[in-house]
Amino acid sequence: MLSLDFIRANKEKIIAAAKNKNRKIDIDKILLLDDERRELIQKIQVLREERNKTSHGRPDEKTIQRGKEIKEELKKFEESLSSILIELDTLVSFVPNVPLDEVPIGKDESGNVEVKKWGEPKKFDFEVKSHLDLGLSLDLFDLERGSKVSGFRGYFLKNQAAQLQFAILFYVFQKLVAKGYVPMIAPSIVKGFTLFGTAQFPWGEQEVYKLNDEDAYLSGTAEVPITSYYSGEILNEKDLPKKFVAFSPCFRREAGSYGKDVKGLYRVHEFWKVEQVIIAKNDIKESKKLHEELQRNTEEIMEDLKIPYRRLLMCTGDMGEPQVYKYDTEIWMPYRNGYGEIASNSIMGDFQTRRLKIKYRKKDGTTEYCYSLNDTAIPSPRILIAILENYQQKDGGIKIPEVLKSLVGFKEIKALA
RNA sequence: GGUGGGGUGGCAGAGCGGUUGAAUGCGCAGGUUUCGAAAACCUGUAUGGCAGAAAUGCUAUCGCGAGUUCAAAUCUCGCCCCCACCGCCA
Repeated sequence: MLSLDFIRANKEKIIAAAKNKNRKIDIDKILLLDDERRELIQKIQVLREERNKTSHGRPDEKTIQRGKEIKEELKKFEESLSSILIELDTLVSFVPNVPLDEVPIGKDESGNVEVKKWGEPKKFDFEVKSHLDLGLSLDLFDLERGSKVSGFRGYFLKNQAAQLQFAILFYVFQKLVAKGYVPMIAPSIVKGFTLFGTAQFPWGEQEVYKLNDEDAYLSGTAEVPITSYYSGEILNEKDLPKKFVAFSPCFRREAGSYGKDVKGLYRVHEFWKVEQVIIAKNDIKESKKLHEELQRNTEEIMEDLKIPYRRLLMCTGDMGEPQVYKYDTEIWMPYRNGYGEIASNSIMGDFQTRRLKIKYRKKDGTTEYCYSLNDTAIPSPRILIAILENYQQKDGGIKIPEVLKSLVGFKEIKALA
């Protein structure tokens, strides 16, 4: 959410940002409603002032009569104001955040810029199998019964894959805790305000599972509950930045992607994820540093696993509404002979914190909206695709990455006879 | 799910229709005092909005929403949350 002050002062910038993010907004309508809003507020204040002045003692007949008139007038103005506010809030809630100047302008993913590449894809002296083939032949997951029991994109992880998922998540969790991140296990059932607050809504409403008629939704990421953790609070500057590493199950409807990635575990309705979230000061320089730190954390994990990855700087058209700056991390997936998205690292500025009302008190006593950032640490089962495919052996077995061996308690998944 | 109690500022805790944005205490910040500190004393100490260059003024907010009234923290209704006990339960 951008402030009306900011919108008034930066009309052209916002128009350009929305265009570059492929979003339609009606700034003129917003400014018009804002004018009406301010005019009405002033009228209302004058009336309230008059009313309040007479409310301190026993009034005479005349004052009571005037009070009744004021009441009528106020009612009229207050009703128009509240309908204007509803309309205005709706329009403003759709205005996307303004990307930083250094973000490349582009229409879609083709405009993203590769800014880093790590590791050499391994040369296999045999025909590589897909994670799907590997998993099925090693009895690591069961998609047919997943589909039978859970529905489209349903899956069971079995045997060593089930162990591997716990292991990789725990490995990453512990790694970040050791770096000083506060460990959290977050709720996946969240109220609507958290989804609006983190700016999943209003854009992504068809992407989220809603539970019955309650104000209850299944969150697609721990970013939602963790960023909302301090909603409505004023933090102390000296306590910032707050860094969290959070685990949660994640649920996504994947509406509109019916034909996409239907095979295997790449795109599923529910998965587990360890997420990094930072609540920081209102300082873009500091946020850029923290953003690099988050990125390094993600990349170190890939390096620990010894799997090649690359870093993309996302262009305006592929970065999403609340972000001002965003990297995606993609990991090498041998079967597709290319990289697949594994993590997404964003600076949100004060876009989320304004919606969630998260501020901090500065040394001079004034308050300011925090900045928020988040980055995937590890998602599973998606990471299993990369592990299985990169660590596959000629005989159809899988070696276990060094750092995970002690956690799973075995060194390889042997090919079945 | 049932019964009872309760939600007021950073915390504790008054107020229960009319200068109450809110007593008092604690905490916190600044000052006086001191060689320094403690203590004591003094001053200040919520958030949003509108106007204003600013000083400042006005306005809203006592869990949330609606209502009664000239006037609501105070009365009425609905909702949410918290606490205690009972039941059920991974």
